[in-house]
Amino acid sequence: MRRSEIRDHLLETALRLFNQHGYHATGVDLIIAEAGVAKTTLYRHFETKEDLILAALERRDEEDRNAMRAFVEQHASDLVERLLVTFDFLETTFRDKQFRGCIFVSAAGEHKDTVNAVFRAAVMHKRLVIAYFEELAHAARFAEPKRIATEINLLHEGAMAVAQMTRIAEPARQAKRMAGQLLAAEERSPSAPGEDAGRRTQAS
Amino acid sequence: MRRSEIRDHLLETALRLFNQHGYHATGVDLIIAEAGVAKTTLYRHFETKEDLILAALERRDEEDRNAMRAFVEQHASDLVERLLVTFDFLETTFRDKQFRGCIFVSAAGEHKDTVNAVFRAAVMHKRLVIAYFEELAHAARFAEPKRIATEINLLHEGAMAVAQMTRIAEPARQAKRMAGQLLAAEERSPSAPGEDAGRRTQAS
DNA sequence: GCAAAACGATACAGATCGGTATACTTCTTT
DNA sequence: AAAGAAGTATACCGATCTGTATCGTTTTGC
Repeated sequence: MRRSEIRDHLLETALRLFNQHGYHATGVDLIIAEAGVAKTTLYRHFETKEDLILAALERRDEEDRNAMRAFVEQHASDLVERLLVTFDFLETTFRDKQFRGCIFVSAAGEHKDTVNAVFRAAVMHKRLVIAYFEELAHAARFAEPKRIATEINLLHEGAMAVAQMTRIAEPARQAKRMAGQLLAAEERSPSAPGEDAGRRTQAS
Repeated sequence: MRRSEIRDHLLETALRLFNQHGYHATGVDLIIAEAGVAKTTLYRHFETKEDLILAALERRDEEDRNAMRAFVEQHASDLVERLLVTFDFLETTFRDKQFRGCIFVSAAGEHKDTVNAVFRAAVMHKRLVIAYFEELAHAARFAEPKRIATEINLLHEGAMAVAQMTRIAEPARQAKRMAGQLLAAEERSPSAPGEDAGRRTQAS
């Protein structure tokens, strides 16, 4: 393994173990054993365990949001559908046998103090996800994209919490149906000519 | 303090600390220090720390569901409103300065294995909450009370997850508005004469 | 090719973990 | 009032925690 790969390998190993057992329950001894590196190596790349957690969350934050963007682009139909397709992405994450709940919610749940760096990193991820939803809602010409974004986010969070307990993918589909029904009643400004060609007719 | 009160006092102290710091981060030494009892006393009442966690969750499960039932009874208007009033109850819990997220979700997040006793206790709580929602949905004569119950629950979970991060009460109101909009579109069987007198007219 | 940096392996420090043992005191019950 | 149960206080157990020190080996960059 090349030197530059070790840091990535450590982050991936740590993320897998944090997801599997949680943050406090995952000791650095287990991480280095699973990663196959010496303890000195870990502490050369990360000052403390908290630094490792923060780096892991940052990495996963980018991965997750990039994956969702890519999924939406690939499955994009009309602009309203894009918001609903995010629930299909959610469903794919639930179908992963390794899914054990949102790692950012778990991170905030194990580091409950609002001034804690891990808690703030989790909050930052959620803010960026909501910003993406707002971007989609704005593109779909909803009258109140900020409100729409937080509603979609609330449904995402609900689906993840339910799926964490039940370990089934159905909550993603249920949340999608609920979102579809709510969005159908929302006001949208008229689309410009040639844009948003395939959108469904809204009862406005 | 009378003998019989010690167990209750221990459970209350443990619940407070679990809510404040999480389960793994709360050691038994801290619990006994805060409760002001000797270690021997704790281990006379509970065989292990896990037993203490399980007893604390059971206690909180009953407390929470009884409190919700009482709140709904007290604020009951018509039968549909009862489902929406559960979100007002949720809002009161969010307004508590000590709110740091649902302790059952946190418990499941720190004990992610589905065969773990703590995980199962958390799941059991959620099942009982959903059963209560179904009871309300059935009384309100919704055509599909089971589906309605899981939808209400998904909105509750979403609101709790968002409130855990933002530490504001608004998600409860937002979830209530979403629930109201969804329920307004649901089919209900006609009410028997004299029953459900104050219900709003539905567009059925 | 050589110096510097990074690596692995191991041992260890100091704190904390859950849980037990012991000895003495206080309460409760009959 | 006596006895047994339950309380306090303290010391301790072995395991595990995060993090550091040491030292010999390998890899990298110039």
